[in-house]
Amino acid sequence: MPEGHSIHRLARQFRDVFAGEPLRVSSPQGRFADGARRLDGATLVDARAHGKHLFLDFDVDLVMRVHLGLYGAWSFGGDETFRGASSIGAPRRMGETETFDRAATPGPDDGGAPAYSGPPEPVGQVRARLVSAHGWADLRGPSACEVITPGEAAAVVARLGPDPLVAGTGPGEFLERVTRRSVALGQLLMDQAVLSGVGNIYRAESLFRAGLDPWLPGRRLGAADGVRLWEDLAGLMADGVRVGRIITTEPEHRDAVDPDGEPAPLWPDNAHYVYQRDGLDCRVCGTAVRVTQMQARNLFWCPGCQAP
DNA sequence: CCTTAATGGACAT
DNA sequence: TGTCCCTTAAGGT
Repeated sequence: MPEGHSIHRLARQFRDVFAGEPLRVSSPQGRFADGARRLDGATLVDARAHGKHLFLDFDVDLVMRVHLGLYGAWSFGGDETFRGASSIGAPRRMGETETFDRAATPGPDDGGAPAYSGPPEPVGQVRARLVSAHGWADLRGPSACEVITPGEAAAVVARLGPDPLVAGTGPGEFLERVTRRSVALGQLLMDQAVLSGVGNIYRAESLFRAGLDPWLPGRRLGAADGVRLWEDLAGLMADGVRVGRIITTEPEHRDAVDPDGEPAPLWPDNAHYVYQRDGLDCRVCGTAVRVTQMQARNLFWCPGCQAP
């Protein structure tokens, strides 16, 4: 699934294109029918993210909570006020992609393209559909999609660890939660009760950039290293929100040319240090990057740069 | 065309 | 540790 940066982009998108308007809410697939009925006709007042959870606040004192899980995705379309609308989420082998639904959004340059006349027939299993006067959003394949009270939403946030993308959040709480555990740092970074929003790519890349051994017990992480790790993650994830992709390499570590001698593009092959680079030479020390399972997920690391 | 793995996580066993 | 969620794209036939 998209990591935390994508969910923050989604929250921004919902604020930009739906907030302040009454929405028709439905569930073409049927599995969100009850929830849709409770929200239908209500006005979206805010959209926010904490880690990988998206919260849509409606003026009827109800909140729609969505977690995309491994392969959930939102797609958008609409009229000219939806310019920049995109599809965010879903598993993408080479990383997150965002595609603009041009067919549904004719612009001034599109000549005779038909004007926006409402959302298309639902394609596939559309769990939830939100429609305003200007556009629509379809949700497919989420692991969670429910209507809850503001109090219940607050309880969800309360049991999550700090999110580096939430303004005003510092490393203190993160350090506290990491250093009282003896399990591996690589496991703790993926634990949403320790830190919110980090997934498998940010885990691997941030540990590499910090030169930290993924098997280091949390309680053995020094305060200075912990603060550096947090600050680096905060920067990487903020970049992710801005760019829409996870890019963690520094320019001096990227390949100038690809195997065919052509100038190598940044995306996708030059974007990461270790993620999905097992068997390739480390960009920094030349040691072969390795992969192993940690908590049923692939963990990529460089034995040279991240030695115990 | 079919198979498989993928940026999660809740829940059952 | 296994199952679901039931999408998507890469990679192999």
